[in-house]
Formats: sequence, C-alpha cells, structure tokens
Amino acid sequence: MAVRKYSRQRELIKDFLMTRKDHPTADVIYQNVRNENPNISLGTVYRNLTLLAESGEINRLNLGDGTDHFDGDTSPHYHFVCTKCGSVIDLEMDSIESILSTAATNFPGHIAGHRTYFYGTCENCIHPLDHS
Amino acid sequence: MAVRKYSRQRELIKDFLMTRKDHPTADVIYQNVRNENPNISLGTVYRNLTLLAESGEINRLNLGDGTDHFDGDTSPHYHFVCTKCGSVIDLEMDSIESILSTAATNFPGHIAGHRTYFYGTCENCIHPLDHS
DNA sequence: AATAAAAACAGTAATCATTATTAATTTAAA
DNA sequence: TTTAAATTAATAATGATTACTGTTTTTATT
Repeated sequence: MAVRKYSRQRELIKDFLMTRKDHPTADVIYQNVRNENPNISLGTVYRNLTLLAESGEINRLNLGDGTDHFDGDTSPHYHFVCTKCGSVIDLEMDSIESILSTAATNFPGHIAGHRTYFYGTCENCIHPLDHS
Repeated sequence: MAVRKYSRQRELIKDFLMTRKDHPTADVIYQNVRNENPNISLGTVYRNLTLLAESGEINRLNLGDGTDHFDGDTSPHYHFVCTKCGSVIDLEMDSIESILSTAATNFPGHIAGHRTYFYGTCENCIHPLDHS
C-alpha cells in the first residue's frame, strides 16, 4: 500500500466522527464537514472513510439499511438498531466472544471473528418525548 | 397488505432457492430461473424475493458485500462467510440466543432479536483442492 | 528554498444494486 | 363470463458508491 500523506480533509472527517455517537452515513458526514470546508467533494469523503476504515482508525457498519454507517469509536462494543426510527445506539454489555468457540465446534474452517447487531425498539420509540 | 395471487414466476424462484445451499444473490437467481422461464424479468425476481422474505418463506442476508443473499432454509441457523473466496456456509451450532439477555442488561429499550454472522477462512481456502 | 514524485484533491462521469413506472397479462372471486 | 386486483415484462429512474482526469498539495531530496 502507498505511503499516506497528510490531508486536511481526512483530518476533518476523522475529527467529525470523533464528536459523534450516532454512527452517521457518508452523506451525513459530507454535509457536516462542508461547514468547515465547503469545497470538499463527496468522493473525497468516501475515499477517506475507506482509508480510515482499512487502517482501523474507524469502523464501517453494515446494518442492512442500504447505506453504510461509520463509527469513530473503535473500542470493542456492540450496536442496537431501532426498527422504528432507525437510530443506532451503542450497547454497554458483557463480552459475547464465547460464541466464537460455539460456532467453531464441528466447523472445518477457521473462524476469525463475528459481526453482530441487535435490533428492536429504542427507549424513545417506546415512551415518546412528545414535542407537540 | 394485498391478497396474494398465484404466480408461476414466484413458484420458480422459491423452488430454485430450495434446491440451493449456497445463498445466491438476486442476479444469480435470475440467471438460473431463466433456464425455466427465459422471459422472466429481473424486476420480477427482486419483487418476489422481497415478497417471499416479508412473508418469512425465505431469508434475506446482509453480509456487507454490497449485495443481498437469499436463503430458502428458514430454520434457525447461522452463517459463515469466507473472507478469501466469499462463500457463505451454513453453521451447525448450539443456540446463542442467550446473547439477547446479555445485550438487554442495562439497555432501556426493547431488544427483539439479533443478526450475527461469522467470518474467517473456509476449509477449501485453507487446504485447496488443487485442480491444475 | 527549489525540484520533483507521489498522494490527494474537486468535479464529474460511470457503475451497480435495487426500486418505480406503465401498459398488458393473468389470477381468482363473484 | 365478467371483472377487479395482482402480477408481469420492459424500461426508466434512483441512490449509494467508485472510477476517471486534470490540478493541487504534501513531503522527501537536492
């Protein structure tokens, strides 16, 4: 892989992701980073998100809603997706890494890891904070 | 939802999926069903896959490779994805449904389910069956 | 500091998976 | 049979993402 050179755009993207806990999409990141750099292009956002994800500085989430989400928090944790409002929420929970050995039983290949997300209804969709 | 009427195309799609254990994509299904009905259109395949998945007759898999896969086996089981060759393999393993209660601890919303897949290297990519 | 090669850029076009539209056909209930 | 609703094939449109291209920026080396 090529030597990485500094880019102000990449720094803005990473800095923005660090401020957010809501796992935004590429387009949401683009719209926000434009406040700091109105000339940035969407292609630059996509290219840098891929670079950052490949180097492990951020995480890419495939939640099955047709568009990838990104997470600036690379510490091990899980995600919950609300099927009503679509919000993506971090889960504080004990490790479930033991499912790896469960899966490895009787499987002839090598299991390196797993991807899990939980879904259901978030607190606010159960008890709406009414703003009428 | 509307009353469902019989369609030969939908039957062909479902019958084809029942014969396969490799979790094909919509396009692979389309290419194969054309052997039986050369006039079927790709849109018809997509529409019926969505109908069948919504009624629970088949399952849609989001494996993060940019295209959905489909599974005619709706019995509870998990999937393994080989990161080398991309193959999707059924896993025979004990239940890991206990991760739901693990996740529910301290979470204020309602967790209805989870999606999990495992990844790594499949048997054939570890010990290739050489055909040179 | 000047040079220059590689990396990154903005802008735009292209691709790929999927969904929407529409006029014609098929299903199935009355 | 009639007929309304569902389904279809064909095609256009959409949305997310990637590729291309000529220009600018970074950074190592004079």
